[in-house]
Amino acid sequence: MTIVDVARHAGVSTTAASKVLRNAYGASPAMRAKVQRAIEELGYRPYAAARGLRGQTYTIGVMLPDIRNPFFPEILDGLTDTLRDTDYHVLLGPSCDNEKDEGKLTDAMVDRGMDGLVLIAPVMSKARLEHLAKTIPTVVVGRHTRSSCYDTVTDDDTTGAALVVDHLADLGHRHIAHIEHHESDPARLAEMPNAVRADGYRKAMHARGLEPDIVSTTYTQEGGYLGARQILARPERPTAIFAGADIVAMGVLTALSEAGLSVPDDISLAGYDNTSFAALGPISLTSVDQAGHHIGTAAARLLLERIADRARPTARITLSPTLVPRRTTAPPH
Amino acid sequence: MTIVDVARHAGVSTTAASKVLRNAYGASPAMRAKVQRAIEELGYRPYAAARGLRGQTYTIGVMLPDIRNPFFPEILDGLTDTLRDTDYHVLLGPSCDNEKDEGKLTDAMVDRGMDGLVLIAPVMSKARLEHLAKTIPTVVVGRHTRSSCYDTVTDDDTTGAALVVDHLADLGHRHIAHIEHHESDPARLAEMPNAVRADGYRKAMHARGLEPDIVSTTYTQEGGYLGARQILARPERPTAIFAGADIVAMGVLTALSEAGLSVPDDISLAGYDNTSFAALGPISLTSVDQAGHHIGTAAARLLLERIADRARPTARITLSPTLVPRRTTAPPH
DNA sequence: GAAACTTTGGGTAACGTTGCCCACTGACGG
DNA sequence: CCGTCAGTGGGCAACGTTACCCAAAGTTTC
Repeated sequence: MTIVDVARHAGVSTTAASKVLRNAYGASPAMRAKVQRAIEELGYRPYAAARGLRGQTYTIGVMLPDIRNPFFPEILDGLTDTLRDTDYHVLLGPSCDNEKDEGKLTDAMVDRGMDGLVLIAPVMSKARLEHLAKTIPTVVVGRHTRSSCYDTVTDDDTTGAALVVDHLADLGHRHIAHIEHHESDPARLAEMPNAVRADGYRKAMHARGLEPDIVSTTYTQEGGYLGARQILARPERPTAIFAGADIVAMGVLTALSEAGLSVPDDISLAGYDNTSFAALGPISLTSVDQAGHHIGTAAARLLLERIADRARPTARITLSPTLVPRRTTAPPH
Repeated sequence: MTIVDVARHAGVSTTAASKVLRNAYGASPAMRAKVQRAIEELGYRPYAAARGLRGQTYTIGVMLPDIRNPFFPEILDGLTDTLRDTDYHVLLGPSCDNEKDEGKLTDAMVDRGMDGLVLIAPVMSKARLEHLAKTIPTVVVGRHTRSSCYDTVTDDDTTGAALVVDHLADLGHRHIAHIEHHESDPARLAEMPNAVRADGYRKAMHARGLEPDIVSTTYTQEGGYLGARQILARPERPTAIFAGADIVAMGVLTALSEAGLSVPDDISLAGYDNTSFAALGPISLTSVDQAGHHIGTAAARLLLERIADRARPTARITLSPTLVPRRTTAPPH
């Protein structure tokens, strides 16, 4: 079942059938109707691989670091909602939390002729990102960086971290610990959202005259658990913990519960991302909302624009976070 | 950068280069070495779309109903772990929770020449599944059905539901409500995991001489919330709720907490799937473990076998669930 | 020592689609 | 009445890869 069959069935040339398929110039309304009918009668579907060989595949690749982090589906929803009415389809790579996996996945997506990529919080070097973006239209989500090759969508993580610190300090907390996602590469310290969040925390603490106290693990449930254990092993226990992501806060909750500490009576806890789990009744986690859905729609729009015009100057969209206070934060005793 | 460049650089024919690429018969060790070196020196990567035109794309498509449900990443991990050492890449479609979206996504995957599909708890009709499986090697996860066209991997949901009912009944509960994912199509009643789970609940209740009490919503957090509200509005409140999935239990928790009810003092709660959130300290949800990782590895293996031999008789793998009792279930007062 | 195989290499024609070109028609302006 | 032009339709050659074939040389078998 190919375009040739459609053309034959409609009694026109394959070229004409192709024009109709692509809504290209040079087909009369009568011709359009004839071909459309043939397509429907035959149940024809164009073969993306063959299209890819000649140009477009109508496929957008999305890479994200961790499918378990409930924040990312929000972004994804924004993306798919925006792309729903277009001819593009979204395909998602499996989680990749390190540079090697990221390289493999982006390579695989390039090999498959994707028309564009959305990279969510990638860890690869900026040089590699730019190299990639020169090959294929790319939107980078979360990296605080300006590039002439790719568009970016970020949330103001510095402000977000300050929102949390100010909230806790206003409640009366003086010793506020932070669990960050470890960032070793100095080149990326200023770019990665986790690093920026940690830096925002540090600055906000200093602005309040407070001493920062940072534990480095990862933005996972496991990381939160281990981070909290480290914090609890300190000689002096903090009165509040600012977890760099909600998923981290989930792990912290487990560790606190194991240690027989209650939240917020013994210790306050704040997260980041305002995921649906933060709103859960028995958890009711104070968190920072960074409007994942908007991030997704913005990324999709930027990508479509870039696919349409690869020479367009790059854009950088920054969204502002808001604090959502819930029951895990309270004045210290 | 094509295979022609590689061949020229290695001083051999494109056919020879292709043979090396595919590990095909008819290339001497010396030739292999020469071509391999050329590939590395040039940084060549084969273009999947062109390969697709001639046969394989080395891509496996995965469809799942809800990316927010933390059970599915377990299956996905099993899949990707198994496929890591092969030439295949996994691409995931965005969540699709209805027949129309499923159709669109599977069409898109077929259009893109995927070598195989893994469909997790699809809702489409059996006829459509079989039609699809005739076009492309397919493994169906979760559907309790035997087919001559596709392999299946399922968990014994009847037993799983009985585990929960027996556990609660043993604790002394007599009025145990169940929140199910609504299934209207009679043809699928016997196939869908949610329907089988509900049926297992019904049978286990009868076996215990208890009266089933079922509320139909969806397997989402929202569904759990709404289902619990319905249950709480009853004249006589049950002493225990069996949520058909952990994600449903999360929504139930919110509703219970809003109603000022404490778990398990006022009401016991059990989930299904044993997701990482169930283990969370402050939640500590009694749940049923269905070994998602194993499901994923089994599905991957079956798919690889089917790709290798499309005529092989279809297999059906059934795994057994286990109960994981935690703190949300206790004897009624 | 001839016939039959095996090994190694390469030539060629697809796979399904689209971009680029050209040809024809009828209409319009000078 | 001729030149120009928009509108319409189709021919053809790619795109990058591989399956299928054939040829030459070497190896085995009887």
